[in-house]
Amino acid sequence: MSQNFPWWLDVSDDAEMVISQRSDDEGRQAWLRGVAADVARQDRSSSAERAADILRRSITEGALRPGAQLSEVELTEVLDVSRNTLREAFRLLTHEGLLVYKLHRGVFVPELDEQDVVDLYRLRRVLEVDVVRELADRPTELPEERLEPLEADVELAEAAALDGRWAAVGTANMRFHRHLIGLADSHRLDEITGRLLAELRLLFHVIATPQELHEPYIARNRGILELLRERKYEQAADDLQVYLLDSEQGLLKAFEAR
Amino acid sequence: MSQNFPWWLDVSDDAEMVISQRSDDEGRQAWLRGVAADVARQDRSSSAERAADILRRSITEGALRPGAQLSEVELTEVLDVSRNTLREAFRLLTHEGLLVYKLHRGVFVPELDEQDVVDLYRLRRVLEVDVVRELADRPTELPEERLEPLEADVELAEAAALDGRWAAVGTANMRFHRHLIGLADSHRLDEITGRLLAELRLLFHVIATPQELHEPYIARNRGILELLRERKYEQAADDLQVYLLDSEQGLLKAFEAR
DNA sequence: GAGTAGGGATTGTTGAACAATCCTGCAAGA
DNA sequence: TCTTGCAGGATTGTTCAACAATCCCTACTC
Repeated sequence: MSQNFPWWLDVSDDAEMVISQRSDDEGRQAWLRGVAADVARQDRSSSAERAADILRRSITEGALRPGAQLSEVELTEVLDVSRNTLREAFRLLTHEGLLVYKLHRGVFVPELDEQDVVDLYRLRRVLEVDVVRELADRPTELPEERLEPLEADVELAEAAALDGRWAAVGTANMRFHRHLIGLADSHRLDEITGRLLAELRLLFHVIATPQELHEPYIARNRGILELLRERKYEQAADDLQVYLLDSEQGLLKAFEAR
Repeated sequence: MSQNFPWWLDVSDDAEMVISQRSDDEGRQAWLRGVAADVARQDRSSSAERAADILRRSITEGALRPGAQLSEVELTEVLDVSRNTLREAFRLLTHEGLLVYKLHRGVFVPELDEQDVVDLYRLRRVLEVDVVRELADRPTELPEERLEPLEADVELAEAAALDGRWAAVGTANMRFHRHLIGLADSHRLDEITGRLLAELRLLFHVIATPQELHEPYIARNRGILELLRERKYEQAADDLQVYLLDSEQGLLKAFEAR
């Protein structure tokens, strides 16, 4: 394996850190199972998927800027895979909206504009608000522990905000919304949301001031979480609707000021 | 090019037939432009995409049944492309939900079940109903001609019903919903819908009686179209909501009786 | 300065080769 | 009879090298 990674591939994985902190007996069992599943998934994933993982992180963490072209030969050497495998990885990321193909020209990190903001937020509003609203109609009441991932995300965002790590705040906020959608137990909804949020993340990279973009929503996320705890789903849905409209306006304003 | 196509690749294209029936002067102009665009698009698409087109039709028209495995060597000969290109076509269709990969086992036409019906219809309801409801809030009123494709779809379904061509009725109904979503002018919404309807089509193939599955909705499609014409968007949205719930129930019942 | 012809770089596609994995059938043992 | 283990044959996963097609840039012509 090639060792001279370019600077933008040198990314650290924070997700596993969180898991490994659990150390009680029952926790260790769960942790071992998790690792086993992780390793199994690693083994069961193809080279293309592993390459895609690396590229995905490089893009979502902002190392590869919108508009940048990804050269096949260069990445072939860096990632140590063949061109065919690399192109399969490209296809995977294309499907997620993180890359775009231009025939005979290559793959590029897409450059999104105001219209994309409007488009993305329209979908977010419809889907997320509906998920929350539907929680009231569940045949069985939502178990308390289903909200734990949301709690963890909010806490992570709060902690990151104290240290001024605004990119991490943005990540945690994203994860909050992903977990929120997850409450619907819809495989397709999860997939669609994953793509929407990935594209949204591309938009964040054109913004100069991540603090004012992310900070206000930490408290609002907690507010929605509390409403969910109290099973006030209608109010949570209404709040979320306004929340997302505000967030859209904030992004659009940042675009204008750019 | 190999000439001994297996039976299931021998599919006719009904879409172009319909277009070519137009023969008035203005129509011919439009038709020529359409063909030119088609050819240009054809030339601008890669071999993988062309191969994917053929496979997509074979699947959506039911020639390739759910559960069927697609052999690489066989399709390599039939489609006259290399294995690498074919695999790229597989990836494309996998992303549309029309194929599933099983590592080291190959690609298969997915077999959907009742849970998928519920999942798909949940998304359809949220998205379609919202599109209709939003039409009331458009800054500029929806131009009359935007409804023409919907009118054409309904007429096509009515004509096909008279001849008892229920598969064609199903196709026309599908296209109606796709055009309905198209009124939102959202690129992402179009894409998501395209995938949802393709998967839905997969489900239709396990149904024994297509008539009672499609026939009731011809009139209801026309009903919704008329409401859109009269700009009664709220009522259209409400009707559509009930419509989709009924449709879901019909599919679930057909599943049970299978 | 505008248009155009080349040439170098990049992508699109192919075919062959080998490795890894899965499936099938058979035989040995309980 | 049923299970277990083991070939080996078939299929998929991955790589490589080569060539074709296309694009982009530059230099040239007028």
